[in-house]
Amino acid sequence: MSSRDPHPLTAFAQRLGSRVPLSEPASAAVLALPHSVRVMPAGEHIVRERDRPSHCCLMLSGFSYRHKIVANGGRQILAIHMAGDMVDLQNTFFASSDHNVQTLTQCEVAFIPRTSLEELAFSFSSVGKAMWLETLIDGSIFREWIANVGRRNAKQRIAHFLCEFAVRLEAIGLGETCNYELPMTQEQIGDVVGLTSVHVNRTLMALDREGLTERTRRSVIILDWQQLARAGDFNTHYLHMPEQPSALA
Amino acid sequence: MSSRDPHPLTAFAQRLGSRVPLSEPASAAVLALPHSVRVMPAGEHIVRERDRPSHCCLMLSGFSYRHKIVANGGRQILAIHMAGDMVDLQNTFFASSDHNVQTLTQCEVAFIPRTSLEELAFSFSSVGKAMWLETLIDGSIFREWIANVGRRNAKQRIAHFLCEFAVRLEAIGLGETCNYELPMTQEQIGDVVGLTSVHVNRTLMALDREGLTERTRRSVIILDWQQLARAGDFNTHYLHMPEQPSALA
DNA sequence: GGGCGTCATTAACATTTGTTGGGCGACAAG
DNA sequence: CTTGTCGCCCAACAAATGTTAATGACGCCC
Repeated sequence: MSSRDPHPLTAFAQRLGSRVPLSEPASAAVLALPHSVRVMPAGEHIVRERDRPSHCCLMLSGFSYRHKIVANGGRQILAIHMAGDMVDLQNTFFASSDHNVQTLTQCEVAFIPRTSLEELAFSFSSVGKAMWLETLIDGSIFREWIANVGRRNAKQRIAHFLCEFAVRLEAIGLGETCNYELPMTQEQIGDVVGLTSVHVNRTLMALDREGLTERTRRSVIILDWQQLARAGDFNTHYLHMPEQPSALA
Repeated sequence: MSSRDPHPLTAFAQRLGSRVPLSEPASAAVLALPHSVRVMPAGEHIVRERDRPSHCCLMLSGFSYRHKIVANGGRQILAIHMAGDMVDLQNTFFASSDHNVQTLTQCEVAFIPRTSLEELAFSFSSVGKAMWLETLIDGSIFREWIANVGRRNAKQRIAHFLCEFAVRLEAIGLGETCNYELPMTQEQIGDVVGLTSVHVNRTLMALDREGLTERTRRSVIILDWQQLARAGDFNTHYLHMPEQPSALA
C-alpha cells in the first residue's frame, strides 16, 4: 500500500474514534479488519430484500441509498449513505434483509465479513460502543424522517432534506454547507420525502423563487441558510454530531 | 420476592434469550441488574427531549409512545411500546434525547442504570448481541413506518398499523391477533400514521363498512385478517420475529 | 454532428386529505 | 342526578398533492 493510496479503513477508524476514544490496539484492530474493496457503478444493488448478507459494507466514496418497494409499486427511500457510513450493520445480524440498498453514483465500497466485525465489537468494547452509537444515530435519523414525511408539508420536507444533506456532507469534509452537488434526480428526492417528482419540482422552483436556494442541474446553492433551516424546521440535534458546528442553527 | 410476585426482569431475560441463546450465568446477570420498579399513570412523561437520561427504562406492563413535535405544533408518534420493550436504549447513549417518551396507559416500568446495562452488554457478548438485535429491530420498524407514512394512502396506513399492533400484541402473549384493545384515541392513531383525526375516523369507518374490521370504542375485531393485511400491504418480515407464526400472511 | 433517452419544467385537471364546526354519547366529578 | 369534558362521528368546504401529458434542455453514444 503506497502513500498515495492510504489504508481504506483509516477514515472508518477515525469516525469510530470520534464517537468513542479508541486505544492504540483498538484502532489497530479496526485497521486489521479483513476486507475487499470494490468499485461499483451507479444503479447497482449492494443488498436486495430477502438476501442474507454475509458481509457488511463500508462506503469509501460515492453515494448509496436504502429503499423499500410498497404494494402499488411506489418506492420509499429510507436513507442516503455517503463516505464513511457503515451500510449494513442494519441487516447483517438479521436472518434476511428487510430492504434494498443500491448505489446512487459510482461507489467504492469495502466489504467486511460480518463475523469479523462482530468479533471485533466484542473484543474491544470501545469499538463495540462506537459501532452501537452509529446504529443508534441511524435510528435517530430514521425517526426524524418519520416526522418529516408524517407531519411536514412539501416545502418543509424538501427544505429539511436539503439542510440535512448539506450538514452531513460537510461533516465528512465534502463540499461546503451552502454549495454542493446533490446526486439525485427529482424523482429520487420525491422518493425520499414521500412526494411525486412533479410536486418536488414545483416546490424546488418555489424555494428558488423565494430566494432561499439557487439550483442548476444537480448543484444546490443555499443562499440563506438561516431561512432555509427555519423553513424546514431543521435542527442538527438529531444528528448527534461529535462537535456541533456553532455556525449552523 | 414471593412466588406470586415473580422477578420483574424475567420476561426481559426470556426475550433476550429468544434472540440469542443465553448461558446460565448470562441469564443470571440479566436478572441481577439493579433496577427500581415504578407505576406511572397515563399521560406522564418518561423522557423529555433534551433530557440526558441516566436510566434506561423497561416496560413491564402498559403502553407508551415516543414522539416528536414539529414546527407548526404537529406531533408525530414514532413508536408504540408494550410489555417487554426496552424503552430507552435509543437515547441512553446519547448526550441528550432527541425525542419524548410518554405513557399511553398506566404503566409499570423498571428503571435500570445506563452504566449497568452497558457493562452487562460487554461482559456477556450474548447479552450484548441480543440487545444490539433489539435496537436493530427497532430500526427496522422505523424504516417500515417511513415507508408507511411516505408511500401509502390513508387506508393502507391504518390497515398496516392495525395489523402491526395485532401481531406485536400476540407475540408477547397479550390478546388474540384478531380481537384486541387498542389503547389510543383516533387523534393518536392519526399522529402515528400522519393523518388528522377526522380522516382517521373516515378511514376506520370505511374499513368497518367494507367488513374488514368491527370496532366499538377501543376494541378492534379483525374480521378478515387476510384482506386487512393485503389492504395494508402488511407482512411480518420487518418485525424479525424469532419464529414466524405461519398462520399470518 | 445527429439521434436518442433521461430529466426538468409546466399546465390542466383529479383526488386525497385537511379544516372548521357542530351534535351526540360515555364517563367522571361534584 | 347534573354537569362538564372528551372523544367519536359527520358534513361542507378548502387546500395540498397526485395524475397525465406535452415540451424543451442536456448529455451520451455512434
